[in-house]
Amino acid sequence: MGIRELKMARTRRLISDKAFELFTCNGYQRTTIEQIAAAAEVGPRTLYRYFPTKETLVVEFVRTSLFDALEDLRSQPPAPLPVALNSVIGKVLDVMATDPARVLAVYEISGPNGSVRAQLGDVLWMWRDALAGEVAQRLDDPSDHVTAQLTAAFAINIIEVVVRSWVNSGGTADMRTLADETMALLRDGKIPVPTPGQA
Amino acid sequence: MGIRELKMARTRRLISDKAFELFTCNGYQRTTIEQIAAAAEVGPRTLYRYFPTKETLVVEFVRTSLFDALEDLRSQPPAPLPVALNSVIGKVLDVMATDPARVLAVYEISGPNGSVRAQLGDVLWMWRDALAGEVAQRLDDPSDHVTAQLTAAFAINIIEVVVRSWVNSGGTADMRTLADETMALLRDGKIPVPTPGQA
DNA sequence: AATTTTGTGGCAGTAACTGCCACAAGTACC
DNA sequence: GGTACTTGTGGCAGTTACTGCCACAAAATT
Repeated sequence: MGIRELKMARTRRLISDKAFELFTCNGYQRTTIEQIAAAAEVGPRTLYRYFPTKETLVVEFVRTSLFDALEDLRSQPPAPLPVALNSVIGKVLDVMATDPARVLAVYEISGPNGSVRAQLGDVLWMWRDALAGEVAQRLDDPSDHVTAQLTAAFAINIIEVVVRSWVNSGGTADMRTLADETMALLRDGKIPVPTPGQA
Repeated sequence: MGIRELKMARTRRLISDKAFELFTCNGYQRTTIEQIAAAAEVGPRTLYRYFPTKETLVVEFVRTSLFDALEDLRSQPPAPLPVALNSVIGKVLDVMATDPARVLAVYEISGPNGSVRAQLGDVLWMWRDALAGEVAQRLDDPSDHVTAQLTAAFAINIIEVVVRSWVNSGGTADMRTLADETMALLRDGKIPVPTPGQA
C-alpha cells in the first residue's frame, strides 16, 4: 500500500469520525456537510468523493458489516444451509461488536431521523437480495426464489431483532447469546404463523 | 363533506396521478417538482402542502394500503393470532389489488431509484413496529417483544415476497393464491432455519 | 352581508449535491 | 534525482428539493 492509499484511508476514517462526533453532539439535521468538512480539514467537494451522500456517513458502517460477512460466506467451504446461515449471522454480529459505540450511535441518529432510517432499510433490502442469491445456490431447487427470499428475510429479521434487543440493553447484553435464544424460538416453532381459518 | 374538503381531495388525487404519469414517462429523477405542479395546475408551494417530499408521491399508496389494513385489524373482533395475521395480510393484498397499475408503477419507479426504495423500506419498517404492537397485545406474554417483532416481521416478509412474485408475473397472478402458497411453505417448515453446528 | 377561518401561491433563502477546471501531491520512468 | 504522467484536492457556479413568511382569495360561520 502506497502513501496515497494510506492517506486516503486515514482521511476517510477522519471524516467518518468527525461526522459521528458532530451528529451525536449537535444532531444529524443540525449538522451540515460544510461543518463536517471543516472539522476534518478537507474541502466539501472532497468529502463528497468519499461519501456520496450525507446518509452514507451514518449507514456505511452497517453496510460494510453486512457485506463483509457475506463475502466471508462466499469464500468459505460449503456447509449445510442452516449451519451456513448461522455462521453468517454470527459473523455480522461479530463485525458489529468490533465497534459497539458506533452501533449505538447509528441507532441514536437513525431513530429520530427518517431519511437515515430509510437508508438503513435500503441497505438491509439489498443485502437480503444478495443473501437470497447465495441461499438459492444451496437449495435443492435453485430456482425456488420464494423459499430463498423467505430464508434470507428470516436471517435479516434475526439480525435486526438481536441488534435491537442489544441496543435496548444499552449495549450490555451479549449479541451471540441473544442470537442463539432468538434462533431457538424459531426452531421450536414458537413464532405464530399466519393461518387461514374462520374466527 | 364540504366543498373545501372535496376540492382538496380532488387536487390531491390529481397531483398524485400527474406525478405517476410523469414519473413513468420521463423517469423519477428527470421529473422535477415544478413540472408536476405545473401539470396539476397548482403552485409548487401548494404541492408541498399535500406531499411533504417527492418520495411521498410514490410511497404514499403503499403506506395507506398497509395502515388501512392495520386499522381494520384494530376495529375487528378479536380472533386467534394466526387467523388475525392471515386476515391482515389478505386485507393488505386486497387494498393493493384495488389499483394494480399503481403497484406495478411503484415497483418500476423504486427499482432503479435508491431513495424511493429506501423510503419504501422505511414505511415497511414503521408498519412492522405498529403491527408488532398489535401482536404483542395478543400474546400470552405481551412483554415478549422478540416474539412480537419476529411475528410481525414474518407477516411483512410474506407480503413482500407475494407482491414481488406478483410483480414478476407482470401482474397476472392472483395475490391471494400466492399468499396461501407462501404461508403453506412456512407452516410446513419448508424454510431453512439457522442452526448452530459444526460443518 | 360581514367576519373569521383556511387553503393558495409567490418570493427569498438554505442545504444537499454535481460538473467543470486548475492545481498539487504522489508515482513511475529514465 | 529529475522529469513526465497519474490521481486526489478543492474552489466555483449551478440545479433542485424543501422551508418560512406573507399577502390574497375562497369557503365556512354568524
